[in-house]
Amino acid sequence: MNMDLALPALAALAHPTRLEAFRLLVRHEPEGLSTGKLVEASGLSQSTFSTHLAVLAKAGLVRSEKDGRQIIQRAHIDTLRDLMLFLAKDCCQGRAELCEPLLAELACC
Amino acid sequence: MNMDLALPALAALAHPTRLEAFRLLVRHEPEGLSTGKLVEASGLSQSTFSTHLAVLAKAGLVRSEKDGRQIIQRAHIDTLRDLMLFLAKDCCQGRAELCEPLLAELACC
DNA sequence: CTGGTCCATCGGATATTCCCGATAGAATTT
DNA sequence: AAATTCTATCGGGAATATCCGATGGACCAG
Repeated sequence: MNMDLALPALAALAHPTRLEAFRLLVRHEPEGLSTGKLVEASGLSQSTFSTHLAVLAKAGLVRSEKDGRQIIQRAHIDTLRDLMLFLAKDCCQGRAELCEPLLAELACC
Repeated sequence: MNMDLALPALAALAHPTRLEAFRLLVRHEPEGLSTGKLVEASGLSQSTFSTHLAVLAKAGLVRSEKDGRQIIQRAHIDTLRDLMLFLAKDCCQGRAELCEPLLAELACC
């Protein structure tokens, strides 16, 4: 992960519709959800949501897979993990104490 | 952290100038950097960068403190940590196995 | 108090994002 | 083959973001 990958990922998540959709997909791992279900959940028009989905896909946050007539969307957790590591790495670099609280709270897993 | 706090933080970081500035400030914790030094590093005009800095501040990612004629900017790591926890929480919720790789790599701290 | 430095904000031009309806392609159903 | 379902893309209008120079307030030095 570097700036060129992190920026599209951040921009993709920096929109209420896309952030909500991505979180919904994360919660539906690993089965995923069809595009239609996502459109329905968004409350937006089909075309508008399709554009949002393309932004998430281009950022590597969502992967799609054909299933007959539908397309199943799935969150690509690796990209999220890489993004978080990218953001956290600056802290760790010189000053581990900055990341300790983060690590402690993530211990919920 | 919730959507209303996460969205401005994500949007603030989703710009090359702001992301670079924030990362620079993180690396300069806990002393911080003056606004002037940040402007210089950005290569943009003073007014333009000032606007970017205001976006970071409004998102809670940067705190400022007067020091004579200058203003010292500092990264507010708590907000970054909360943002990352907000994004990670969805994974942890039902499926801890999704977060394990993230936790493992963060063990660098 | 005068001049200089540091920074935020305003005004305005350009570029980008966001939304929708309409259209079109791909796949199943009848 | 025809009709239906599912999704991506196009065209265009409205809103927002981004950039800069200019202006002004706060602060310090002389």
